[in-house]
Amino acid sequence: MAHQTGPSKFEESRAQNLSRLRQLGADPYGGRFDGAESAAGIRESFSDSTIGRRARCAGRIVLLRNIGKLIFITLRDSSGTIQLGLSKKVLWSQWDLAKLLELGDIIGAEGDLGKTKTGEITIWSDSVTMLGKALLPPPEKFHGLADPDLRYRQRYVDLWANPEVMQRFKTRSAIVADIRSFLQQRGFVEVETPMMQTIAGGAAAKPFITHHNSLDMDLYLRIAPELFLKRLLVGGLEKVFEINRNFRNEGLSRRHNPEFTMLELYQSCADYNIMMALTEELIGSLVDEHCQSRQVNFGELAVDLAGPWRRAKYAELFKEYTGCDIDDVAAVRKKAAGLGIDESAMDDVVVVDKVFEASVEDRLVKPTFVIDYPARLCPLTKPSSKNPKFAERFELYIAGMEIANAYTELNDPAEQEANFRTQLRGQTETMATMDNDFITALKYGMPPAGGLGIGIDRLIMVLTGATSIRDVVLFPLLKPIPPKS
RNA sequence: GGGCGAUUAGCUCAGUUUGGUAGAGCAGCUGACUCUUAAUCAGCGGGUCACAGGUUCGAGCCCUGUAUCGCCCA
Repeated sequence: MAHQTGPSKFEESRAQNLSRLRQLGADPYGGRFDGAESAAGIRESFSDSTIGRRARCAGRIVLLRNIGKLIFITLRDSSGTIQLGLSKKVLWSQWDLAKLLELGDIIGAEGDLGKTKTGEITIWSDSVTMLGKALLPPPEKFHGLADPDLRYRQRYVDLWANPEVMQRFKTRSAIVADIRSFLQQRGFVEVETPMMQTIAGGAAAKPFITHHNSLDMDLYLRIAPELFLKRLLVGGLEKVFEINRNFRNEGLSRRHNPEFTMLELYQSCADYNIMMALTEELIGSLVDEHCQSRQVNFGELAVDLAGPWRRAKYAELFKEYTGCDIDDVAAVRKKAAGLGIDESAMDDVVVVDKVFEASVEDRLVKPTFVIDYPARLCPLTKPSSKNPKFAERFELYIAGMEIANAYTELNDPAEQEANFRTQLRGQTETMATMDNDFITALKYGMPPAGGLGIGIDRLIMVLTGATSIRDVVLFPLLKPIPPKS
């Protein structure tokens, strides 16, 4: 692992070229450069009839071949690459500058569009503009930047050194835009609720604590926006959503980044069945738009996203994968012990959930709606009217990962208050913290509603085939490099 | 938090088995070249082998610890 910003020997040579550029009267750091077309656009629009037209583009030099009095440059912008041909004969007035161009430099160029003898679409440049001098050498041109540590720490290099990285983040942006559009078309209103909260509620997770100086008060970074979005249902917003960051003070893993992006939406007078249909329609439309087919690859897994997706009861899946009946306490506890779970200090239902996590979740590769959770695990969910032991909740699993979580929202303030007071033994995090103002809100009357949360990062993982969350988060949290003594 | 693995030139990697003067490609420097496309050809330079200790006549290699990253588990 090299964590230097660059050895001086490379910088010396490039710094000399920088001052040579200035001696030639060129500004190494350029300025406004209007009218650039995208590299991909130039290539796509190319035809025999456009040969000879003017073309103008800007980007980074990623390959450079100096043949003597002819220089070929492969220029990369966010869309792709285009070749520049710099001929001494054509570019005679800027030839001294052309010879100073180096890998990594950002330049603009303009010239006649054409083809080389070997058929490569090329801008035969008669004008070159320095836009951003590179003082550090780029990574190896064939292998790119491969060290995962360096790729995450220096994403600004990764993005142009590894084009598939650029593509993945552009896809992420397009997917999030499509989600917004999908919801807005259905009448959902986008809102933003507090990231800093005095009570970290709405989920079972450990929060980050921060401090407000002038109020001399600790605040929590939110673990979920849920309780605020439901206040908005009380306020009369009937369809509401938020796409924003949540923060959970937990370990890091392939599937966990301490800050992650969550979609939460709430729809008045709906229930979890409506949320299930909405989820399948939304994700299905995203798959159709952004994946080659409904069959996607996820690491070693081939995942079939074709609908309709399986819907299976929690208790049935539990039986299917553990062989135990969910109500057979002795058998479940034995199973837990066999899995290395220290179940002695846990409530029965917590043991069940631990065993479920350990035995079932990984196995749910094809999209599966796990429905009807034990009610005691779901303090914010309305119990089933048919059997109050179960809550009207589902989680959607794809590729062994929890992608979505939804329920019919509990809107009975007395029941909600009682749930806040019930703390289960053996749960590492508080499942629900008492929030008196939220109870007050419910007492004013909240319509029944369906609520849905989708983990955007994990969804992007599935849709782009990234097996690590760090490949879909631009700047994942990394430990700082200790200073060298 | 635990286990395993990785860390060698700016980048990508050999070298570790069996301890004996630090290697290649790309990048860089010098030169040649007007149709290359990982350009090619000739020559040259480039290292605190992650860090700190230990064993040894001698350590990139063996041992211990630390750091960061990766994979698996919790």
